[in-house]
Amino acid sequence: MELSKNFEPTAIDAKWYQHCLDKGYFNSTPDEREAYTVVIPPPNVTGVLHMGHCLNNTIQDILIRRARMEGKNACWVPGTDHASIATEAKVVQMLRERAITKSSLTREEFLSYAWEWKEKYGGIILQQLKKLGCSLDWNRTSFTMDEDYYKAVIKVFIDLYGKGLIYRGKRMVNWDPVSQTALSDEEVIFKDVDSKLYYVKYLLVDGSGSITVATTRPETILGDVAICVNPADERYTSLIGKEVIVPVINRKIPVIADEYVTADFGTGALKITPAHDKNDNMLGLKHNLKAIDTLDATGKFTTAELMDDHPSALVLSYNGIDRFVLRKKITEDIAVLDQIEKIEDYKGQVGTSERTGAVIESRLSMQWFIDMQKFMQRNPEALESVMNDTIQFHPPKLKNTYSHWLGNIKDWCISRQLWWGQQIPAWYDAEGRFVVAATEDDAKEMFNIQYSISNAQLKQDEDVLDTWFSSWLWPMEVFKGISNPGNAAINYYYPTTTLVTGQDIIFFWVARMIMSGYEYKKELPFKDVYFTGMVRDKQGRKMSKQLGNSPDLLGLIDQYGADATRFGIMIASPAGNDLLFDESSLEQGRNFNNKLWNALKLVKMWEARVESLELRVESFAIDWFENRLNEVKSEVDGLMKQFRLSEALKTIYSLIWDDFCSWYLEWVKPGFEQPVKAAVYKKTIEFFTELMQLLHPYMPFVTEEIYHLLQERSDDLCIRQLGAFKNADKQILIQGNLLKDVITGIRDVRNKNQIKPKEQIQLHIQTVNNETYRTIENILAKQLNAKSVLYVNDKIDNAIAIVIGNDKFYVESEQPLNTGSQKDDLIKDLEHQKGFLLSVEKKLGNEKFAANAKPEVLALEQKKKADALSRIKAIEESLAGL
RNA sequence: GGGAGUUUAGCUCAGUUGGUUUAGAGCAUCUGCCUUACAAGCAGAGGGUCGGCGGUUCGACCCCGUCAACUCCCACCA
Repeated sequence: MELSKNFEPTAIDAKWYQHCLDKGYFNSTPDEREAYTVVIPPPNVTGVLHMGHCLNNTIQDILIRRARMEGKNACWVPGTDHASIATEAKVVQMLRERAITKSSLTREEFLSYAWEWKEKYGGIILQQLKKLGCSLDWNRTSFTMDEDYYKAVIKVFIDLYGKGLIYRGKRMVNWDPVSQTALSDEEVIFKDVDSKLYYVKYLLVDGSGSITVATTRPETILGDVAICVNPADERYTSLIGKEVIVPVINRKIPVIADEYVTADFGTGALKITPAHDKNDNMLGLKHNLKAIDTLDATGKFTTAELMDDHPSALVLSYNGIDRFVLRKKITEDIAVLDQIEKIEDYKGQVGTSERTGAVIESRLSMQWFIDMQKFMQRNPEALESVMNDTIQFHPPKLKNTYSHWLGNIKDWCISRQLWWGQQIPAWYDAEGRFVVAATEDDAKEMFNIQYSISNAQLKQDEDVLDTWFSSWLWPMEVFKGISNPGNAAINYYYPTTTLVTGQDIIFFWVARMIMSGYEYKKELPFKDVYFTGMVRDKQGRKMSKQLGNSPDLLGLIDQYGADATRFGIMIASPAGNDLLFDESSLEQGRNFNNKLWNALKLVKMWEARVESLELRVESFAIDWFENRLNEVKSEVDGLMKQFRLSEALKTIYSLIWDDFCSWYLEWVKPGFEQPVKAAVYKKTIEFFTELMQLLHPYMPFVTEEIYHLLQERSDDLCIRQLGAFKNADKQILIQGNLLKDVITGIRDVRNKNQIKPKEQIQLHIQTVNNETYRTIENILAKQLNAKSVLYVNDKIDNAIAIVIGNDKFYVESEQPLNTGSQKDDLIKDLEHQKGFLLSVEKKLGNEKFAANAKPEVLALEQKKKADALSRIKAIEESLAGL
């Protein structure tokens, strides 16, 4: 069979992925083996694969594939998140394209469009994961709005309500005027903005003067209910208790005092607008002030709550004006009254919606909350387990972040004014009384019991639950642990083994899964959490649509293949740090594929000319590589156990490229059209196979292909089990290093003396350890194109002399000697050695060192000294001969 | 405003309880090679006073202090 020039991934990737699906290799069912369980962080059902997913899922796949080879029952669960806000926005957009407005639809009609959208586009990202080679158990695909999952979410809501952990109340919440829903604190992102500080003069009712306040939000002035100053601020003490007039609306409001106000900010006087600011609201409650809301759900001005003030035509004309337009307009109108004292530039921060980017309004509204303080009192393990490493965070520095957040946890607003999601199971009668129940019938019964009303006319709460209120059950409910507790799957797979996710959702998701895990399973949800950093471009900038610096991942996979893409993203991916993505690392991956491919081609060329011949040169090579392989196998095992996946890959890469291809294969390679010794062939196939197995979790396709091309197989690489580790013979490894050093050193000499590769040399070794070189002299001769290797006791005239280790080498050739450059090299080396000797002698000469250092350290230093001395002697002798 | 982290070669990073040679790798760079597996390659080479200063120690990239720069998280002083 003719092998192509280079590795051609596209068809091969697809072939092996399909093969594994057909064989059911990725599927898992409980058995007697140890489970290795990973649940995918469910991507948004609206999502398309980007670099973050690529990193995240490649890591999970590596862990899962490795576990599968280690004899564990590996189970990786796929699925998607219904992502209420994001999906609802997509559906609204789709409707707009069909000229349908959401408001013209009933809830049921809207939801049927949403499901239609989900069925059509929802699974795209899962298909893309297949391209990446992810070995997910597709039979277990879950969706956070599946029927059972939906029920589980409702069940949990009802349960928490029953436990008194959920309450309903009118509170200040983060309001997104674009998606027109409340958001949790975690969904608000603060951004620095350049704004203005407006100094507005409020006239005293008694005409005795005015008081000036500084505000960044003059558009909320019409909702002012008081002016507040610090009681200790002498400038204002005489004004406390007096009344001022709110500009434009002419409402009379009191001047009050509270320690909250800092005297040295602005003018030291604060306007209180309880309907539009969290702190103002807190002060309003404290001082028993009314909250006057002047903005509607879309952030436009409304006079609805201003009618008691008998608004002027001017005020009425503000109706329907956007908050930011009004800011400018009302400032002008107050300026006309000569009540704008000044306007200063101001750098402030403004909260924006994580999803829509809209500037968040603090808005008073009726919402559902989880009492997190109470929740944590019930589940102190949620914090303890992380702090004492029962759940291990990688990197551990995130433990601090986690404990700080939990220590200052605030109530979680879980209601959203959307339709796409689990509808809150609360039922109201016309009077606004409510019960929480799974069905309307249950609710009616409860009304009967609680309020003695039979057959009440009930209406279900319009709102749905925060998406994260369903995601926090993910590791349990993908195994039906909530909807069908105690079933075989949840008992076997939970707690899961490792969670791989971005640090950006540590609060949104990780923390809450830990909390719900303890609440519902009295157990941790996973043992290790591997946090990935953010994928940035090579200049360190975030990937963003605006910058246009997010690469087209599927395009990259098409261009380089899945293996090269996985290699590229893993090779530069230190655990827990941000990853600077550079397409050149994918090129490196592609080149690595070709290297493997070409090594395969070499070995395949041997197939036809295997002969039973006695080993000569090759026996050391085989011995050495066998030990080197053993050494790396346990090294890689250690690295993977510590989640140092990038380093493990580098180690494997170097083992294959350098040790196997550049050294081993060159050492055992027969000459042109020469026969291949049977033992060499056999061992080489064996080594190659083991290398493919080692690499397989990282690059599943090329390794599987090569595995099958190396020889006829009845099994597949992806389920081949790793054997036990063997110890490496240190002596052979040391000898191998010496061999490499000598080859490199003498090749350098050849280079510097312009000895052509084809020109043969005569090599002489002057050493006290002839035996060391006996086993490797054949390789030396072959690799250095030497006629033969001779052992001498004295220097050879008219030869190039170099010192490697403690031994001297003489290279004879027909090329005229360049004694000058040789001398320079030797002198440079000599100086280095002398400097080194000096530092060692200084150390050894220090009495305190001799007294304090451990014996083995002392011995080592003495050996260093002896080595340096003998090396210096050798170099000096060589120099003397020039 | 509070907290955490980072700073090692041109770039991206290793450096595992302070002593295995006055620091390693990949990429990039330079030199020489179209050598029958591989030019997407082969063989070599150069390149760092480990952010600055001070301290602990016989000995510091590693521990402590301090300064500087950068990054991230948390926190709505209007």
